Amino acid sequence: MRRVDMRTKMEESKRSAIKEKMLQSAEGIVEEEGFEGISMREVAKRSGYTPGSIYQYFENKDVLIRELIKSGYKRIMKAINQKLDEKMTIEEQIIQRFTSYIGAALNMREYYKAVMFSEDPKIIEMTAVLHSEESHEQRGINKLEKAIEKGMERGEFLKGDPTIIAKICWTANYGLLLRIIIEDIQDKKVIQELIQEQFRLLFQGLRKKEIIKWE
Amino acid sequence: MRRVDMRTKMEESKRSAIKEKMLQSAEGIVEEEGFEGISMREVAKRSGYTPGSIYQYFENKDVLIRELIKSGYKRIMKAINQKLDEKMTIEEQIIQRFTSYIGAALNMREYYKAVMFSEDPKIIEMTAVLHSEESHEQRGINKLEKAIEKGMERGEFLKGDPTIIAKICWTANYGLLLRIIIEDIQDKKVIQELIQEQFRLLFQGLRKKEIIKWE
Amino acid sequence: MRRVDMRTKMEESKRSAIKEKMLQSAEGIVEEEGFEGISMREVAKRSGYTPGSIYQYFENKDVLIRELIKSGYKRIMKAINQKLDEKMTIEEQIIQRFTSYIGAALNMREYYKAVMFSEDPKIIEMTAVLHSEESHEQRGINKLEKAIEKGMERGEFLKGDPTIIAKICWTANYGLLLRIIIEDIQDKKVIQELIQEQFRLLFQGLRKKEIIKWE
Amino acid sequence: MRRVDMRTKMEESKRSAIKEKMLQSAEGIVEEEGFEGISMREVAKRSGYTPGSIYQYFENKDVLIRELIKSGYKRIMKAINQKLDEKMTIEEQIIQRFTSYIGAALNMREYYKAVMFSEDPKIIEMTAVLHSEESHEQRGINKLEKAIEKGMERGEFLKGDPTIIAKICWTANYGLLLRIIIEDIQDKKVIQELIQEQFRLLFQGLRKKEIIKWE
DNA sequence: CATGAATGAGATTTCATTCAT
DNA sequence: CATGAATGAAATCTCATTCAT
Repeated sequence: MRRVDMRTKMEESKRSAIKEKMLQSAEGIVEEEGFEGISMREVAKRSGYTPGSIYQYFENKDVLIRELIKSGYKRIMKAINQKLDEKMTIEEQIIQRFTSYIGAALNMREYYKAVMFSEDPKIIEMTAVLHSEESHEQRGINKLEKAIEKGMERGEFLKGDPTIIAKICWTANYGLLLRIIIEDIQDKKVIQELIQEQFRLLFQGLRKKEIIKWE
Repeated sequence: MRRVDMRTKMEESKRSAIKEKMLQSAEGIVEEEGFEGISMREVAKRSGYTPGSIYQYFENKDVLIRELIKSGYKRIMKAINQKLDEKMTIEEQIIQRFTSYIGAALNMREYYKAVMFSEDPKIIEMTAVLHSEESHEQRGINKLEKAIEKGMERGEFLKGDPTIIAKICWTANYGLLLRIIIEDIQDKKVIQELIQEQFRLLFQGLRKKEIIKWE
Repeated sequence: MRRVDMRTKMEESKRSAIKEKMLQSAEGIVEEEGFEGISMREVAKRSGYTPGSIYQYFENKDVLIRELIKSGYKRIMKAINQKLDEKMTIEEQIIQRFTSYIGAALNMREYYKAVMFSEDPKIIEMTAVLHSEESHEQRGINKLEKAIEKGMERGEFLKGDPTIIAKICWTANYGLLLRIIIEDIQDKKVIQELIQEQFRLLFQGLRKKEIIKWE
Repeated sequence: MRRVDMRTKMEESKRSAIKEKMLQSAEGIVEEEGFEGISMREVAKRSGYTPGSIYQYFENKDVLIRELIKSGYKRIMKAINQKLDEKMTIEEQIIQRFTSYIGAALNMREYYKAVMFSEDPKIIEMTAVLHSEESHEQRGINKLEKAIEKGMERGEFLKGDPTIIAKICWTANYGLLLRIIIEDIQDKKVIQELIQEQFRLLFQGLRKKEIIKWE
């Protein structure tokens, strides 16, 4: 390893520290003033740099925003990548994962909204749920799918296509979260009730089934 | 009716024709460049007027956007205000209403997204689903609630709180629609499949019921 | 007198009634929002006409404003054209005239300020005080001059140039009024005290004269 | 002092040089077209910058105007903060101060008018004369008050309330100056005569004193 | 590498004025 | 004579981006 490489590497770590600082400043803006409040000026001011400096780290505003969204996405994902108690039923495991996910999302409302609403192709690549490309193994939706599959195998769940069922579960939860954020529901009890009811519906459904079965 | 009245009326209708033209120009922008592409300049250019002229018809940009969103909302609402076949089961009725709603939404994708994403208080007043104010009797969510209530009375559905269940059903569907739009899913077969699966999940749930275990 | 003349005359009186209405609307704006609040639009709205109509009566905005100021000036002048009690001393007469003038000015503060601050040559022609042209016999400053002259003749006042003394008295009072208006002094007691002190100073001066005389 | 400090200081001085340039451009506009001729565009054009650049130095137009007025006010104030000959009578001292003040004001006519006519609260705070807050010790009006007080103590002046008398003297002079400016009196002899007459009136008054009657 | 002044384009909005109806 | 839609110019202000230092 030549000296130049060393230097490059050290600078590289310093570089990303500065980038991180800038992204955090941007995040602060998002939470306070919403996503449209981001301006290069404001990011500069908050991070203690000057507008010109930002361009040393981000090619332009779009790139900055893209990275900002990416970092938010990663944080949400981290929330659901917890170890699960293997002794729980699949249903319980799914509920726990969703609960973590919901908690993370509601802790960064504006952010979640922005991430999950972005149409930037680079972002969609990460956040897409309905597309069937199996590229990103570690995405949340795949974990959900696996869990549902296992639930079917174990006889906990009705048989069906786990891929599509996972998508539906995910979008349902996504819709609820978004409305909570958009309508600015803050009352924790209300939120709790909504979420519980959602799980109930998801696992149990609306229809009174026994009757039908006995026919 | 005196002549003056006639003239007034004609002018009034001309006025709203022009407003309509401007709103349609704005709508065009939304569909092409998304909602943030709207600028008074661009609306003016597209509608063949000068920026100043727009202010003859809309007090300011906020008002224009609000009216734009309102008109989109009305179009969606019109779609679900159809007569229903009384002989259908409640489940079938609900599915039919949702299907109409989904069709309307997917016929004006950008628009739907904008309406359902707006945080303008005046718009939220129309679109809010989770807030419990019972003011707007004719809103879609209330119809859904009534239907679910009836389904419970008739013994079609499991007992529960129809208000909250309606909310969950609505947000689930909302989430699915939004992801279809954001991820730009165009394949009708795929969409169809997703929607059907959603209904199945909503009415039947994931969990294998006890009854089944007894078999 | 031919018929045409008749018609012209009648229309003429209607014309000036409408003009008056428009000017009054403008005056209302001045008092509420200050002189810069005047816009043709607003004048139109308040007078119940349309912007276009105003141009039937006033060539343009400048002309309207000029006439507006003129009408205000006339009102102030009317206030001082009262009959005076001939038995009063000249000093008393002057005080009475000034008091009327001050009262009128403070009843139309914004207006007075505008009139007395205008640099429009057409307005200056009316309001000028320092210019020595003796054109406008009926102007307030001339009355003041005459009174001072008479005061000197009667031995009430010290001898001097009544023309220039009148000017100084006038501008002194003008300065006080303007500051009261600009600094928005509303307390009547304070105003009263200032005015009285002004009269005392004007007639008596600062200097302790007897002492000096005896030396 | 480290190099960085040096650089900062130099840049700071460059900054204020540019601000100065912009303010001078604005001042030029005031002198040529009056105070309402100021527009950010015009200031930009005259100072050789673009409109946007001005916002690097002045938060907005109000701030620019405020600073413009302040700088004018300071210039006037500087004029009266001269040393006085202690051997002069109070009357002579007062006359000398007023004369300086008048000279400064007439050297920047449009400017003086603007400053003394501004209703911007921030400006009024500086220019207010009638308000009785004793906050700003160094304001011209306080010096005048002190002088009058001393004149009374020394027996030069008639007894009275020096505060209110100072106000009246000030507003009288203010009124004269303003009329000179508004009526655009340029003839120095005429001005001189007016000013002298004003002093005479101020110190001597109009009324023939009792003493004289005893003669 | 950082600075921050400067740019230039564009945003919203206001307004006097005109003119076909 | 009245209307009011339309204009066009101008105003203030914002912002991403560049570049000499």
